[in-house]
Amino acid sequence: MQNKKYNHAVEEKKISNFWIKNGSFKPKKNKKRFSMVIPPPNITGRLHMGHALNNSLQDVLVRFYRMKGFETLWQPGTDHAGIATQAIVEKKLEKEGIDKDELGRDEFINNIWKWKEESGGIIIEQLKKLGCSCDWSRTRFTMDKDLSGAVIKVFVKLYNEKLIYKDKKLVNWDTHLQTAISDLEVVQKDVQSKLYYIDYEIENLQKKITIATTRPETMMGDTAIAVNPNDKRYKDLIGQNVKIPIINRIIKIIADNYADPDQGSGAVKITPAHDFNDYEVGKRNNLEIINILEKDGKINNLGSKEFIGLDRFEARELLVKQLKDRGNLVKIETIKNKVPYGDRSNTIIEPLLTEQWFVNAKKLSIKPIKIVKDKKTSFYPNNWTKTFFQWMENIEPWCISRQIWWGHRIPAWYDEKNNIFVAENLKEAKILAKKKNKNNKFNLIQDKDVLDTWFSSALWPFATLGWPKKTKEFLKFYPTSVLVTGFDIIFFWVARMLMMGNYLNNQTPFKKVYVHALVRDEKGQKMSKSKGNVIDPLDLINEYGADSLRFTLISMASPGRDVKLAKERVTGNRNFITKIWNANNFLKMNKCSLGKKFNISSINLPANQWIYNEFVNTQNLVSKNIEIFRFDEAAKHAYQFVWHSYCDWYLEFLKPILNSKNIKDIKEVRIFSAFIMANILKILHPFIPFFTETLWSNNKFKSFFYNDLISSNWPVYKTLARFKKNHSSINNVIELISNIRSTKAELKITPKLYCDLHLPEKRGQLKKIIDENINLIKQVGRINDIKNKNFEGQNSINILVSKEKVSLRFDEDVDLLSQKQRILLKLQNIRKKIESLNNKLKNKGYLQNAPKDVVLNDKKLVKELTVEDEKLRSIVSSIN
RNA sequence: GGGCGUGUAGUUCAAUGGUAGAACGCUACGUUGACAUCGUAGAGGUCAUAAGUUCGAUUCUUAUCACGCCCA
Repeated sequence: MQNKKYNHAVEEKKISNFWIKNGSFKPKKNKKRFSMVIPPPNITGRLHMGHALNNSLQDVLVRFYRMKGFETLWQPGTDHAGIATQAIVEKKLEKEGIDKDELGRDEFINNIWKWKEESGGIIIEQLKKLGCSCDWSRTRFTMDKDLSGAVIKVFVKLYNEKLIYKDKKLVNWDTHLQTAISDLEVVQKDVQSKLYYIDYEIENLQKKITIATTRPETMMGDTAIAVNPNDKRYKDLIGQNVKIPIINRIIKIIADNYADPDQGSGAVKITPAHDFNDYEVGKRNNLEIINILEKDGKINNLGSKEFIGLDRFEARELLVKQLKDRGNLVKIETIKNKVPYGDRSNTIIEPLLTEQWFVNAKKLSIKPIKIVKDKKTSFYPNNWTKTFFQWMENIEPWCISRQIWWGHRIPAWYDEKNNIFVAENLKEAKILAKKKNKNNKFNLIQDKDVLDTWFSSALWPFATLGWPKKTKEFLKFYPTSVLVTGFDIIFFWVARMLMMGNYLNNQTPFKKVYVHALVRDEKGQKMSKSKGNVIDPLDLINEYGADSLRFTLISMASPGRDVKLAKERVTGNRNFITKIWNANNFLKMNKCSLGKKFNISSINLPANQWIYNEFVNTQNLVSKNIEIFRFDEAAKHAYQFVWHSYCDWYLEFLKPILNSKNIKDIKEVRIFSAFIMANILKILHPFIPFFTETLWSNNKFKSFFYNDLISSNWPVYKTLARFKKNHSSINNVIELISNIRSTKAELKITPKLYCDLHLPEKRGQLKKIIDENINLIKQVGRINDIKNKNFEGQNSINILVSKEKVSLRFDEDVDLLSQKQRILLKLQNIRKKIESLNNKLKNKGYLQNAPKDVVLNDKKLVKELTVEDEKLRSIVSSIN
């Protein structure tokens, strides 16, 4: 006997250790290969529902293909999350009273490494708890020596090939973190803003021109006012000089299409140093660029005196006050507009003119676009292809330098004359420098910046396999089979891996990209700490077990739809696991187990043949659906089969056999029920690995299949034609028993009551089936006796089973009125159907155009319905 | 403004050019040595709205409405 209850906490731990100790997650040699890299979580990360979904799905794939005999690698690891990690350690040190700048760069980085050793691996442990079957012995980190080497190599190569370059231009500047960030790291937020209308005096003309701006403080950096060349209001003013109020600098009115006559006053101030659009206008019109901001967002000494050192928002307030006092402020409108925020710091981003390193993303995007067009990499669901193209086709240079310390330091060195030498190390840089400085007098200083974390992530699918060395893992597993990821990082990560992978290896990094949705709360709201609706996956794992959580997430992952997670779902799936546990309990109590090998074709009992064909059908559906990433459908089919075919019917059918004295039948049932159970465990293993492996071991199935479940073969049985007849007979038996049950319920007869079953006197198909399954029907259908003669009376009722009339006879009179009502309702429905079908069949257009088999089917249906109609009517009339 | 997606049972979601399904919830009833984390039976739908294509539309097309996301 097994324990009364399944103890997930104990078993999951045990099984997890067992798999890892056993090396079960390591690739086992085969010609067919399946590989996948994990989207590396941050070392600062803790497992959230998004991870749980993402990794559950990956684990389904890996376990499935592993069982299918593929040589399987799921490559794990973490990324160094430059900005996030630096911020965490900085804060931690601050609390200890240590200032990062006093500590110095090297020491600070040592501190981060220390922190990483202590807490950087937490999420990996959490993934293990979820049951992820990554080859943990191959765990990589983006700052590892090998990966760092790859990053530097790529940088140098791309620099030499002119795909990486240094440029001075406007970038998104985070004043809080004091670093540049890429376009993608900027979030445009809808906010309420004020639109200030400000008068600028025109020189020599007693006239004013009104401009509208949301950022008056940038006036200090204005170098022109632009009007639309077609705007009649301003046509005459083009070329005039204008005085900036308060600042009193003179600028020109210029004509540029950028000025939109319908926006604000139609005249806009141009501040090339502080706005991306203005920058372009400035370039077109050769305007001066005046940068008035320090890197921390305070006004610098190019601003007006009294503003120097003020924060941009303080400066704005003061300036607006002064404008008001002087009468230059026309009005203030409240408007809704978008303001850029940094996704990490959540502070307003400033466009700032700085020198940064860029990747020529446009050039690198050409190959990936072709690859995706040629379907060498395909997206599932396919509509993400469009999103991908849209971004790729409008791609901007990628700013990759970050003014922080934690990350891959840019391998560029400068001499005193600011010559740049890009090389893999100082030694090589010196060689380059020597060539340039013939007199050998130079002193090299390395670039202080580090690379965007996503730069190293872009190399993940091959750098983790040992690239640039042609390791055997790289040769075997690159390109990877699938990438499973959330849509939120298609641009950040997927696109960039495609760029780097295709450029560096001439091979696409993954053949398929499965894109899943977000996990939300039960109301469809995004989970967030501030809303307080976060469900911690680890809480659910503790309460219900990892398997319950996995099964829930997997079965809700339908394509193109967010997962709305409610706790009740998890409960329901925990119940499913309990159900299997109890079914297995039943097998154990009845000594059902697998012994010697046997031939499936030697199975004779109808129930066994039925469940076998049902199983094969399910096994095929589960495989097919996993292969096309329909995890929800795969889980559903498995669930249906296990609960409603195996437990509800099959096990019930076994009871009369196991209680009989027929040793031969008992023997067959004992083996075969266990055999199907073993196969249930197999098809459920990708979904609920801990539980299935536990039962597998409890049942000692290893001695039959010679393997642990995780390493066993995926079932590929075929339906047997010889079983077909009994398969359909059992379906008839199920129909009969269901009908008996519902009739009893309808007649308000307690289900526990036995009755007699009367069959028509003439021999028919149904009679034969009933004869062959007499014991099943008697016990499961609670029938006393089966009699081969018609019976009609006050204590009996006729029912239809596979279009044949049989009757149930009870010991006492029954109230047939409710039953009559129900049949009349049924008759109404049938007549409606017959009528609509007949109308259809009268329609010439239908007969001409509809496919023949559809018409035939309809005709058949009418016939069948008519038979049913007649029989039901005769039943009704017999009630009277 | 451009793009993508969603709208089906009380809820969460499937499927489908020819009879609309599941899970959970709900209602009633509890029988047999696996299981009350259960069983049996049942109720519950104008498939968002309108027009079009079609012999036939919940499914295809278009428009509208509602909601969500991405980009500018």
